Amino acid sequence: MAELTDRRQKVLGLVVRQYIATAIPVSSKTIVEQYGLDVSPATIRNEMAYLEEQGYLTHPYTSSGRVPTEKGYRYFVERLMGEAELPLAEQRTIRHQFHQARLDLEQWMKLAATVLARTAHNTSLVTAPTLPQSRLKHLELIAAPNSRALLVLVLREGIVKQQMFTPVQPMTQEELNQVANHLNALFTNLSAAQIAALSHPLTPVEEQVTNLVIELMAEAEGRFGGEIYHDGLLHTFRQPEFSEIENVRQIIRVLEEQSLLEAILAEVLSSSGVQVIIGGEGRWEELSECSMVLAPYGEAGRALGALGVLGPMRMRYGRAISAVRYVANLLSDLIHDWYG
Amino acid sequence: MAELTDRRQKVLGLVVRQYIATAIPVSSKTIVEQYGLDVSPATIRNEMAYLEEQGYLTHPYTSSGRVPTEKGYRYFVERLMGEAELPLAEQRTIRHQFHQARLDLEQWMKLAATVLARTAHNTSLVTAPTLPQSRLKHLELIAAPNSRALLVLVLREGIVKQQMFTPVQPMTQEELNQVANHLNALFTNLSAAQIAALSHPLTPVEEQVTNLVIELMAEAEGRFGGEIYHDGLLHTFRQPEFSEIENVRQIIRVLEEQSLLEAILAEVLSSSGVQVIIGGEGRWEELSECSMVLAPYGEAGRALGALGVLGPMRMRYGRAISAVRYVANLLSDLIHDWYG
DNA sequence: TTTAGCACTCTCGGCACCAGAGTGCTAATT
DNA sequence: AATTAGCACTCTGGTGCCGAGAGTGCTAAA
Repeated sequence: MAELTDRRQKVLGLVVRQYIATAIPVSSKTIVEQYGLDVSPATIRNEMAYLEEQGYLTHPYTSSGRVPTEKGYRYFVERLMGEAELPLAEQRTIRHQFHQARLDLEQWMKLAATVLARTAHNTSLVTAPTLPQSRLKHLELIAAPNSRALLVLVLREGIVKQQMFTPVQPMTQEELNQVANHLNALFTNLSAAQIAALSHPLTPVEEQVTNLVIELMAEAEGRFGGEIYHDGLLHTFRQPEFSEIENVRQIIRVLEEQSLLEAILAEVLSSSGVQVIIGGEGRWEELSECSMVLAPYGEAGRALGALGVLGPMRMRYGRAISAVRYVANLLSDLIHDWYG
Repeated sequence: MAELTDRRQKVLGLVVRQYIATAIPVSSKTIVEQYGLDVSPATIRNEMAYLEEQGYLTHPYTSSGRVPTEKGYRYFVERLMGEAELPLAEQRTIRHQFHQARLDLEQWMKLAATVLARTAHNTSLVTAPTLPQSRLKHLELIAAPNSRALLVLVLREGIVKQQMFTPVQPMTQEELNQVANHLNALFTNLSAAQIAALSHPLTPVEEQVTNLVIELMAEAEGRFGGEIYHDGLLHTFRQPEFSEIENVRQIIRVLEEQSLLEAILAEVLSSSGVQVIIGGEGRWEELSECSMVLAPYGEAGRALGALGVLGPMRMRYGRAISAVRYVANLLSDLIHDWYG
């Protein structure tokens, strides 16, 4: 990205800000009037023409105001915007909400989605954190009706998993207790891989339970528990770019199919800090009308998730970025504290 | 609803079917041509005029074809449609999917949402079943980092609840075990209300855990666990009535705010069998463009939830009704089996 | 380098026009 | 009494035209 003179930077910044605020292509006249510049519209026109030539702005048609291109937004975000923090009052409100919530990862994620959506006035996305490795703390077997049994798994990370199953042979609660005791003695503090590697003589039922344990632990470790929480679709759809229903369908498709989102969010995990994806970055056709502001949260070696904001390219990046950063940090702190 | 002559019924039925299929107001000519009737368009016009006078049809404007009114759809659903079952092949596929899924209520609900959406080509809604009363089977306390503890609750209904908390005084795992043993001895097989009514001398920590237990059990009993699963928004939004974005926003609002849906679904619980709500029935302004096909599932005394389909009024009611009925019955069977 | 001036372009709302699709009504037919 | 042919009438939707307005690009002057 070549250098721009101070004035060109200023003009670009003003065009972007103005367009983000109004969704109307901005004219040279608006710029000088709104921001009280000491030059004539013609001068601004010349600068705009240059910026257009360099690819920072476009024309919807021969003669209407200018609109930022993806490159224009990018330049704005990286060089002109200036990083601001969320207002302290808002920070306090948010922090308060989290501390009032229960000590429960799922609650936190839902709350994060709500808070992000409301703060950034857009659609929020939150994935569950994934564990690189989990260790079994304790398992329990409980007899259930219809000669079934319930396996409850407590992992060291404070995660509880449950699974109903039908034992290969009917078992009383007494017998189940024996199985549980035996397996606890063998498995406590081991990871799924270690449990799988173990070779001990096991009864058929023990064998069955072991396989279930491995499966459930692998699931906890695997990539996102599947679900991606989101909230605030309504904010986004109120924006004028979504009076074109095709855009609405596009977003809904992305949200319902999940696979694309999973891929994008997985990429975010491998970086650190807030990332801004503008207009699909040319890589994701389906999101060519949208921007995303994303960040990982959690701790690299422990539990790592991603969250962010999805909205039209004409997004208030400053607000979105500070909101995403603040919530990501907050969640990271909570998780850090959680794991002790 | 007054009686209609055979021919008027037939005309009404054909208009509804045709309009549902094409979304185009249907003309007298279309009716005679498409369905090879032995009368002239003028005759049909007379019948249509009568049906309009009685409130079964309308005119978008002076001279376009007819469109069914809510009353028209209602008559169609109740008298003309005829009840069909889901094709056997489809039934088999669905049953197969459920039996292949894991023995897990949450999985079932998500699967029900997916299946319903795909089968009825519309948005599906599924609530978790609520318990009228639950009884504690077993509780467990596990020491966690940062002088926290994890409470795991297993209910007789095979439901597991977990909750991290900070004991009022630091506890070792040994001490936690004692608390757990003590409380298990007191509480096993009791309901939340009974536990609350119990008066035994308890240590402060025991007191704290007891309150948590009551809270968590009350939550399990309460109205829906909050979340309403949905799927297939994309199907619905592909319908031409949703090229008007206001309608899209309407639906998104209803889905994100939940409260309206909760109210409607709660009402469904108190009835039995499939219910059809057309155009909001005049009671729910926000859904005036939509219809819902809903049914309760589960067992009245045990666990009761609701599921259904949401779509435009111009919906294939036959398919929706048979899909909803089939899935509701299937889930009911699974739950019956689950509780033994 | 800036800017005044002006021609040019394109949108947008309004208006008229026309073809087409349907209806409602009347009068004739069965 | 029911049906239907015929016809006038209505309304939509597309097209083309017009004029006002908003902006631009370019040129020439400051």
